Amino acid sequence: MPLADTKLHDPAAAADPTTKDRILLAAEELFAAEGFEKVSLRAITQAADVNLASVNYHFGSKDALIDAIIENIVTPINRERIERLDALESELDPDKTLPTRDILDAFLRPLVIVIKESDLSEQMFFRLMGRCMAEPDYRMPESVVPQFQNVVQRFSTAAARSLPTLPPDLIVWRLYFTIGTLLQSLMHIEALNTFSGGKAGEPSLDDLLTRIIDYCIGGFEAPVSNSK
Amino acid sequence: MPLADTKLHDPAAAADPTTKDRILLAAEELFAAEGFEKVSLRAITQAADVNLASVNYHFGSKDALIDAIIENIVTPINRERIERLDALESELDPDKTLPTRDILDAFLRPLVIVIKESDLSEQMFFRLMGRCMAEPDYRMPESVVPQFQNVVQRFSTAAARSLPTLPPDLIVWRLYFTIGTLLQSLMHIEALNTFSGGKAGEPSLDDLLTRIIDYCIGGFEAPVSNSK
DNA sequence: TTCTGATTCAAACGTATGTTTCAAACAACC
DNA sequence: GGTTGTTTGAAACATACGTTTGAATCAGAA
Repeated sequence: MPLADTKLHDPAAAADPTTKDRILLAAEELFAAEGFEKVSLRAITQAADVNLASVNYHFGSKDALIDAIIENIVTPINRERIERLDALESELDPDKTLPTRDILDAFLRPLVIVIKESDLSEQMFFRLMGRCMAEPDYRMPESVVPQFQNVVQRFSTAAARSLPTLPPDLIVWRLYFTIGTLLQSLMHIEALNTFSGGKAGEPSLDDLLTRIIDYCIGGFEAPVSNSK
Repeated sequence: MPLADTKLHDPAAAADPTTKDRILLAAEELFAAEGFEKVSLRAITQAADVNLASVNYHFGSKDALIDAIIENIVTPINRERIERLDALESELDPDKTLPTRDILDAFLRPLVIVIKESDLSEQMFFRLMGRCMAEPDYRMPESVVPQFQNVVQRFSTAAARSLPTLPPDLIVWRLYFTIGTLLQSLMHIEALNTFSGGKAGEPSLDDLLTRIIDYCIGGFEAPVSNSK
């Protein structure tokens, strides 16, 4: 039994990585750079310096490899989200509610933490995350669906308690808008500078997260339009 | 010379569509449903009931077909955005500024209008739009880059005038967050109901746009965190 | 050492893709 | 009506893919 991991996610942790880990690492980088569909097993195994057949031997198929990678990334993020929300709620005065900022921070920051601990560049990492949501034929691995259901349930009830004037279904939508803001924004940083002519500058990842949280707090707490 | 189009975007407008239009229509639907990479020219030409070679004859290559489709969708949206902003600014009292809601409405609503006029289902359409931003190997066609630059420039200056307390680069970022909120949200409506256990309901497209605009107004006008 | 199960390896298989070819069909003009 | 340029058609081309195969190699227990 190995020592407890201090990192949330790191397939290259071992000093002498196994074939399986070499595949995972190389595949993460390539998938992030070019997408699940476009990267061939030959490209992966060549980058990992392993035999072509080893992917099918260790994972069964390319699809199963993709599932394993998604699971490896998403699971620690969701675990960290729940832990942070647990911590916030356990320290909370029972007759008070959590500030929106704390809820959103607990929701968004684990993503940034995993990036910093990963061996992927920021851009690569977010592209990979974004693909988990946007890939053409994407179906989420069964194993992570209950995770996400739990996360959505916990955070939306926490937000509903803090923002009792908002209808519950709107809470879910706004949580969803928040995910979109984070993922889409971070996926296309370079595109933004293309369109803005460099006006957007290049804020650090922490500055960017602050800007995103500010924006999402405003969106979350926004008054409900009286239309409809 | 044909009559002026009343629709912003409609490749199937002709009563007896040409081979080129048949290809465009079928390709739009298939790309939206399954992604640029996954849809083969054989699938497209079969759906369009044209010969396989006609894609390369009329468009030159599959990539050129993709570019043409993106251009067909994006151009009328950006034109409508600029026209709406022009109208708002021409009616504006010179010593007043535009409400954030009006700016965001002019920015976001053209997307929804194009959906309604398109022959694609809402979901299909947004998937196609989302792919324009998220596809693995995606490179924007050169022809639409200046369009987007113009849109970003116009809308960010309008927003900067209305929100003079915000630093200009933050304006650009918040405009970008807004795009992300719209695209990502509308791309994954069904995923949301998977995770929320149906709590999100199924609002109409107009209700959804209202919710998005509410959220984005809040985000746009949110106070700037004093961190950093 | 010898045997056994797990892993690696080079090669091949079957299939699907984008593209090209070139003859046939068509349309428009003198 | 015949000619010319454009468009369609069926077939083939070259390539790339995920997967499978079966022998070779390795590691560890008997």
